[in-house]
Formats: sequence, C-alpha cells, structure tokens
Amino acid sequence: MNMIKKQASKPVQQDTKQPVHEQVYQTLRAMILFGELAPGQAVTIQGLTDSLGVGMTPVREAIRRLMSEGALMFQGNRRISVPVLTQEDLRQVIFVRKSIEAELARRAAQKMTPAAVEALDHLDIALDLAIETGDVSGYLRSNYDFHALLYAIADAPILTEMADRLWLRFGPSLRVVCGRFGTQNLPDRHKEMLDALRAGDAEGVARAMEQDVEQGMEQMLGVLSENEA
Amino acid sequence: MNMIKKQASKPVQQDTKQPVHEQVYQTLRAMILFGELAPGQAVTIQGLTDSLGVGMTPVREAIRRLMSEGALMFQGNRRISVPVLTQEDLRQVIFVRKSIEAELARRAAQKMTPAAVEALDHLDIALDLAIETGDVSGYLRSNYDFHALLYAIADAPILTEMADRLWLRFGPSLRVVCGRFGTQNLPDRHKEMLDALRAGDAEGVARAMEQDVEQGMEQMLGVLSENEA
DNA sequence: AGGGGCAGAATATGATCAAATTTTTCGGTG
DNA sequence: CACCGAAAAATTTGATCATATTCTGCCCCT
Repeated sequence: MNMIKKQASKPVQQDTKQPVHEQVYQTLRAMILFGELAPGQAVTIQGLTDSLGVGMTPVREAIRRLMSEGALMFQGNRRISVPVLTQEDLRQVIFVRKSIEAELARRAAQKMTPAAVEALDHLDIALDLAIETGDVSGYLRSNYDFHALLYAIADAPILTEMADRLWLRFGPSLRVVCGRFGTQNLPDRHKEMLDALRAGDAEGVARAMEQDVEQGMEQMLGVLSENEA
Repeated sequence: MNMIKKQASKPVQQDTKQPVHEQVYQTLRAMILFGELAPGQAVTIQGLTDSLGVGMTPVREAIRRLMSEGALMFQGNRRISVPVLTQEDLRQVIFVRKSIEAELARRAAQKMTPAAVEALDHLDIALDLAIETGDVSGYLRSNYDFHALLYAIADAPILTEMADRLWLRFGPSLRVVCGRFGTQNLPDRHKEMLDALRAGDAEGVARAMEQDVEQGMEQMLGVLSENEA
C-alpha cells in the first residue's frame, strides 16, 4: 500500500498564467511518462492535494483527464492506479503506434527543413549520451523528445495527440524494462531516420520509424512475457 | 439565504450507482455524438450546471474529459466549444480510422459467434429502416451501435477506445452532412461485412470495413470542401 | 469468525475571488 | 443633433478552495 508521499516540498506555484489544474496535469503526466510512477502504483486524490499543496478540484480534473488518456485507471472501488500493461494491451499499442508514427514520420519528412534536421540530430546525440552513461531517466526523456519533435514538425495535431497518448500507456512499463536491462539493449533507428530525412526520402523515414517502433516495442513484449509467466 | 430554486430543464436522472460526473459525461457525449450540439457551438460550465441541475465540479470533470478526447475544444480565452472539423483534420481521422477499424473488424471476425452475427444483423436492419424513413438521429445511432458492437466483440479495449474517440471527433460534422443531404446518399458496406463474417473470412471483413470507413469519410470530405471553399 | 463502529477517502455543493466580456455612459466630432 | 468610440461599471463565467455528505475498507469487540 505504497502511496505517494511527498511533503509540500513541491509547491506547483510555478507560473502565474497557467491554471493550476494544467500544472497538476503536466506534473503527473511527466511522473507517469518518465517513470516516477510505476505500473500498478496507486494514487489518491487527497495524497496529491497534500503533496502538491493545491485544492482537490484541480487534482480531480487532472486525474480525470489522465484516466481518459489511459495513463491512470479506475480500479473499481474508488481506487486509482497506474495501469499494468498486459501483453495483449501492448500488442494493440504496437499496432496503432506503427501505423500512426509511420504516418507522422512521413508527414514530417515532407515538411522537413535543415534547421529541423539539425535539431533532431542534437536530440539524438543527447540520447546516445544517455545510453552510454546508463542514464535511464535521460534516455526516456531524450527518446520521447526526439519523437515529440518529429510530431511537431509533422504538424498533424490529431495524429500527434493519439501518438502522445500511446506513450502514456507504455511509458511506465518502458521504464521498468530499462530499469531491469539497462539502456544498452535498446537500439533505435534514429540514425536511419536522419539519413532518410536528409535524402528527402519520406517513405524511407516512415519505414525506419516503423522499424524503430517495432524493435523497441517487441523488446518490451519480451520482458512482459517473462513477468507475466 | 438561497431561496432561488434551481430550474433544471433537463435533470440528470438519479441512476443510483453512477457518479454524477459520469452521468454528465455520458449525457454530453451523447449530445455531441448524435448531433444535439453542432460544430462550433459554444458551451459554458455554468450554463451546464444550471441546465443539468448539478454542481460545477462534476461538470468540470466531464468537460475536461471531453476536451481531452477532442470532443470539446478550448477556444482561447474562456470559450469552450465543439470543434469545427477542417478537411485536414478529417484526413487525419480517416487515416487512423481506416487502420484501427479494419484491425478491430479483423479481430471481431476471429471471435465471432452466430449469436453475435445475429445481433449485428438486427442492428443493420434497424439502420436500413432509419435510412428509408429519413430518420437522421436514428441513422446516426444505429450506425454507431453497429460499429460499437463490433468493437465489443473484437475485445480489444485500447483499440476500441481510440476508435470511439474518433467518432467523437467527426460525429458533429457527420450530423451536419446528414442534415444537408439526407440519409439516402450514405451507403455502407455492412452487408458485405456480414457476408464475410458468416463466411469466416477475417480479411474480407477487414477490407469491407476499410471500404465502409473510406466511403463514408470521403463523402464527408466532399461536403466539408464545399463549406470551406 | 462475524458484525458493528470508526477512520479516511472520494463525491458533490456552495462560496469566494479573479478575469473577461458585455453594457452603459459620456464626451467629442462631423 | 445624431453618431462613433472609448472608458468604466456591471454582469457573466471560470478557477479554486473549504466543507458537508456518503461510501468503503479496516479494525476491534463480542
């Protein structure tokens, strides 16, 4: 029964113009995406109001939103927790992710600029560094940032939102996988993607992305199958 | 002090076990899906608390949830409204919908039972009736029900949730299209689907679904192009 | 072991404050 | 004298919180 315990040391009070419920949402989202909340971990509204030092209304709104996105799950009796991804769940995620991310990559390729390639390259370098130093948290962040930038370039809000939502679903489990096996064994196809981008080969980018997704996700599947067995 | 009675024009039914915010969500969802709210129409939190006769917290939660699903949109400074789908938006919806619904149909085909085919058949008959009688609302409902039952049979929660979300996006515009051109011109591929289901031809079902989606969506695209031009 | 009470957490409401939009008013100008 | 526009007041709406109420699970007592 491990609940979040953080003293009021984290007053969300960052920026004036952003609503509190938005700040709470962003905070929780990052915690889920980058592994501060493990699969199966329970959260309580009151716990969050206490630890974040805000009223319960904003917390409720943020939690509803995250539940709607599949990042949190309502476990029957008023209990809310981070969902535990089953193999079957992950297979569904893989299917959609391959389809959507490939399309996003394709669109991004068509709108690519030299500056954007440069920026992606920088993110990929940061990612490689995180892998080498075994910085799991940095790896998760950089990897997400790489994809997120590609989404932004693709300029397809609906596709991007759906892709982002999928990250929230497998994020916590990805963290677990990295924690168990380190970052070394998670190769990516970013280099191929960048090459294809520079060559203006949209289909090549899409293919590289599909392989990138497939590779990473299948690896997760493997780990999940161990745990479920 | 407060002797002004609330005048609930549409009181939410006290269906015992369901939380109020859930009831509000379902109510609004249906209103959006089946065309009681038009694209571009604005909603206010206070207006809803008054008309539904509930407090504002549940309304807020329901609205956040719907905004997160793309069914409502935050229009800059304090206005929340049903989004107006652009052609570009719809193209993105089409892409994902073809992919996801085809997969759902494929999975449903593999889990199909005679009873389920029967149920689908009934829904399709109701749909045909709605088309013949020009019952737009009934058409929208039956069409959705047909797909929703297929989702349920497919037993793939994550895919189903994504598909459902897409309905919320194009639902209001679909209503507008039907309102302008009647139900006659909206043919579907449900008969082909049912035939393929009876034949146990999963790929055939998937193909029929993809065509069904494509056909309906392209028709919407055509109407949107008129309106945007 | 089973039932009843107790603690706590979640739901829902109303109140309060702030921001924004709308309305009203007033002054200047054609 | 009518009209336009700007500024200020008023109303509306949204955000947040504190509080009451209900439901759940747990613990203790018989």
